Amino acid sequence: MARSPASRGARAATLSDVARLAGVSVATASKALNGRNHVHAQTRARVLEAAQQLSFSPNSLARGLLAGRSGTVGLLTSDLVGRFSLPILMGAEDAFGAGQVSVFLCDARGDAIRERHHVQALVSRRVDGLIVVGSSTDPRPPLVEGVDVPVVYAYAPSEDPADLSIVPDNVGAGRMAVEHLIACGRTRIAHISGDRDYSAARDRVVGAEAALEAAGLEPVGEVAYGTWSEGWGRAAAGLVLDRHPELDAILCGSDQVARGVLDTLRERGRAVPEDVAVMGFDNWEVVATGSRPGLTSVDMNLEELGRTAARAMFDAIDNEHARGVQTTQCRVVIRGSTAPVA
Amino acid sequence: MARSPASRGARAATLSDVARLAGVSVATASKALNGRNHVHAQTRARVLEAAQQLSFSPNSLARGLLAGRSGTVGLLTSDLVGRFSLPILMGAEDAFGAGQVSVFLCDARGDAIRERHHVQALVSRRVDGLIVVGSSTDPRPPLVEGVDVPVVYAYAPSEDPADLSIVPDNVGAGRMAVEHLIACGRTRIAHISGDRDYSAARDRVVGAEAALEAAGLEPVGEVAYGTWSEGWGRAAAGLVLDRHPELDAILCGSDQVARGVLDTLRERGRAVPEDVAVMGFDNWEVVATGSRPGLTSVDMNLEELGRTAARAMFDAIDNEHARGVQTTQCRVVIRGSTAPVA
DNA sequence: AAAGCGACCGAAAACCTTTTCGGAACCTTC
DNA sequence: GAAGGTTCCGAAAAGGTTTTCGGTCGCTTT
Repeated sequence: MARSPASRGARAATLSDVARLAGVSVATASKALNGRNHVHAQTRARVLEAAQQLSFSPNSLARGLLAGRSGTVGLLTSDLVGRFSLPILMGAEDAFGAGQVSVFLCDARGDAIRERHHVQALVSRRVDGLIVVGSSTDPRPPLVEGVDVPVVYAYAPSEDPADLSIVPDNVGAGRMAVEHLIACGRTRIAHISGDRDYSAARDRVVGAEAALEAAGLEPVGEVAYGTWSEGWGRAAAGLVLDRHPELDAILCGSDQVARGVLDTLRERGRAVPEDVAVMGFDNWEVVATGSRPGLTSVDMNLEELGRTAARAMFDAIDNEHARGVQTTQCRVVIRGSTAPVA
Repeated sequence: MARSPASRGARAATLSDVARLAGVSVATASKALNGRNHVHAQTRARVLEAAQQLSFSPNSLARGLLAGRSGTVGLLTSDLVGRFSLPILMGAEDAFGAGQVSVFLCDARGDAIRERHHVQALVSRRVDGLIVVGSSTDPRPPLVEGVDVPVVYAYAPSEDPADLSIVPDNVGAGRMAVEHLIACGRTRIAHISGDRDYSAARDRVVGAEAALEAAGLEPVGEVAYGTWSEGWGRAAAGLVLDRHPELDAILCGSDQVARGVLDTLRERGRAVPEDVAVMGFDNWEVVATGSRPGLTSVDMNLEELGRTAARAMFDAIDNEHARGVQTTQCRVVIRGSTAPVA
């Protein structure tokens, strides 16, 4: 590591050092550096020069101690490895990082003990707020400890309706998907979903069925619940095609399921999108673009969700804050697997 | 948000509050809470009771100010969205989180300006160390600013050999892959790599060719460089099969490329693994397990890399620290796409 | 020339914890 | 009863910054 030439090993330059070098008091140095008035222009220049020379960097710990706020927030995920946390985290980091706020990242690994430990550490560090990111959209118990800072729950809502939670609009996503298929002229739409235990799967089904009903259409067969895997998509597509060969679209619970469905369709010689249109959810870039044809998918806008959570956090820090569950919009990303009927 | 019942709105309990409630001085309260001796057992109990009652949480800012170290480290990624940063970050967070260290996460989005800004902020927060995570294994310029804390570069090494860098052993990975194929009895091994501009691709090729030579085997055709995509895998597999129909194994530059190769092999009626064995790199779980058959792959052990970087950071914080580029081991994960010849 | 006023600067307190060192209280022993 | 030792507790300083308030200096006005 390269040590800065200015600092001779031991400790970083302090405001006193700057003041001494500039020949003023610490008070004046502070005012000069922070752009407060009542400082002569020439004096200010001397201070800035001295600070530059010592590569002075104000100690945020001392500043935070005095101000009573640290300028930091905690981001507590329960499952970082899952791919849903990451974009949320990016959005939040984006919104905070643009300001003066730094982000503590903690991953609880789905362990409640670990979570408590992390919360305790964050409280001790006097974070100004806390964003709790869940690993699925199913509700989770609120943080129990005496947390004295604003908390925003993202992705997974808190079970306590008095808390503020930001979640993706899965019902709306299901609706948008079906509306897109209908707009493509499809009328015989089957639905191969994911794991029934996930509210995300059920909510998307609710939205899809509502859109079908609104259009006066009947679903083709029952919704097939299974797992979130490609294997399930392959197997389920076989079953559905056997029973309902007349279908002209398959809505899939996730992009992975859709990949499996595409596999089976190709094996059976059903052309996509001419014969059958296919859609997925999540818009998982690498999965959706790697398939043949590219997969139309509903993007859950998770990065926007993260930004929204961060903004809600800002609001909660100074003003009094909102409560309840808020949803964020999704959007359809059209690729080759859906197209208007000829 | 639920406010703790103990804190009546305004500010968190301080050590003075605890001391007052326990009827002792702050000095004694501090000693009691930190388990120092020279405190009567009964007095200690009174203090602990008081702290509990006020849900006291020591102010890490004040503690850090006094101790001269904050107990935090910065994790600076250049591309969080890429899937390589995440496991490294998890490993590091794991290693740090187990101790008393909290982690600041910053994403520079590949922007040098943004990176400087984040470094400045981290220095101001008096982090005890810094891990810089790159987005590819190609060397990157070192942090220029007068950073007065230990820096460890992970994944992407620093261009300055005086810095400490931890990178995955791509050469070893290539070697291990070919050794596995040879152990399966394959002798006519083709190599479809990824983007030639990435040192990861070139290093893997180096290792693979070394292993072939060590076994007295000739490569089948030239190494095919292209992109890291499924599409490239599909196309390249077609070309290679046309020219070298005798091959009995294809080593692929990444799991995504391997997925494409598998596609083409199936279309051409070549059985995997009986006829042709296929391997990838990265062991990207969802890609490698979703394919038919499951994809044998070389895991780069990125989480371990993150942990190693964190440990190196610890060493650098107290002792004087190491320099140069260190590599971490990879490992072969065997699935259905490779098997001994019958 | 005295008074008044504005512009600029500095001393000191505050934030909260840890550590050092001196002092008080109590007990033992001669 | 005094000397000495042990055990426990408290005063105070340190760490770096910001803010408040009082003070100094020079200039203007009458």
